[in-house]
Amino acid sequence: MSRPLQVIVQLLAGSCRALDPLELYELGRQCYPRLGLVTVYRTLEKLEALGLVQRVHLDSHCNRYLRAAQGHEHVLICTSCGRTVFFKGDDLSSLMNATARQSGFAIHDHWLQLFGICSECDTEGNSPE
Amino acid sequence: MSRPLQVIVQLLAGSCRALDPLELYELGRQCYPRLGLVTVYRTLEKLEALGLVQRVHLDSHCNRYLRAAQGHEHVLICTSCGRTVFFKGDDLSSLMNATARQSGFAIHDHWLQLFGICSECDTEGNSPE
DNA sequence: CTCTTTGCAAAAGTTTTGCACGCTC
DNA sequence: GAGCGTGCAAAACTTTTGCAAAGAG
Repeated sequence: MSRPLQVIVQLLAGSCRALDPLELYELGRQCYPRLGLVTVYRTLEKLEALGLVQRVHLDSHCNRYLRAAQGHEHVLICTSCGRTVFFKGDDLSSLMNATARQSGFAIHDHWLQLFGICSECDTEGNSPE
Repeated sequence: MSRPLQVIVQLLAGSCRALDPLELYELGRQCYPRLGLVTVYRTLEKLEALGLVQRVHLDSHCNRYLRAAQGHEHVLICTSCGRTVFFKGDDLSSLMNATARQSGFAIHDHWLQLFGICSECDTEGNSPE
């Protein structure tokens, strides 16, 4: 396992919010100055293909990465500070079945994100962006 | 109401799948050759701000636009042909409440997309991308 | 006639590619 | 030592900005 890979994985594992390639590049260079931005892109691509990492999509910014959800986990994102939390939301199957029946689609995937204000930001009186 | 606006709205209203700025530009030029790509971007931005149009996010390609969902509608997308269908999925409130309780977040928004194969593509024996 | 929208050109970002070097194993 | 992973430079895209001209009301 190469140094750049280590650095990037560690950053993603240690962050409580999703990071974009440029952030990973800049943070990564703090502990490994030779790191290249291209490597960040290529590493994210591989980690995503392996299912270890996933993107977080906001109305703008669809290039931030996070540890991948496992099983029926989904992501909850604080729109104030960016903090992300996983939660379990298993009971979508009835909705998916009903929708499949009505639409005639064979549904093979679903994708749920929740947005909110985390308790810390709420205490500080911040408002959503 | 200007001609470019008309053209773009008509294309979006008449399409059964989400279109990206370049597609809108090229399709739009077929009936209004003076249309500029910048205008497409600016028009989409306005329509989105007005809540008339929304983006569809796939793992890649987060820049395709569609008529906005109304009320508790969500989008179902065929991963083979791109066809999009709206469906009603109102019963997420209990999940959102439970998640809010567990996480301490004040949840203010949610976002659900389903992926599948539509009946036409299924008949043709196409497989998901 | 006034104000907004448009189109062009160019700038600013972001992501991808080509290639030689260096590092794992 | 072989082969994959890396870094740099540059190319390819995508999206945004500035500005003068045209169009809508």
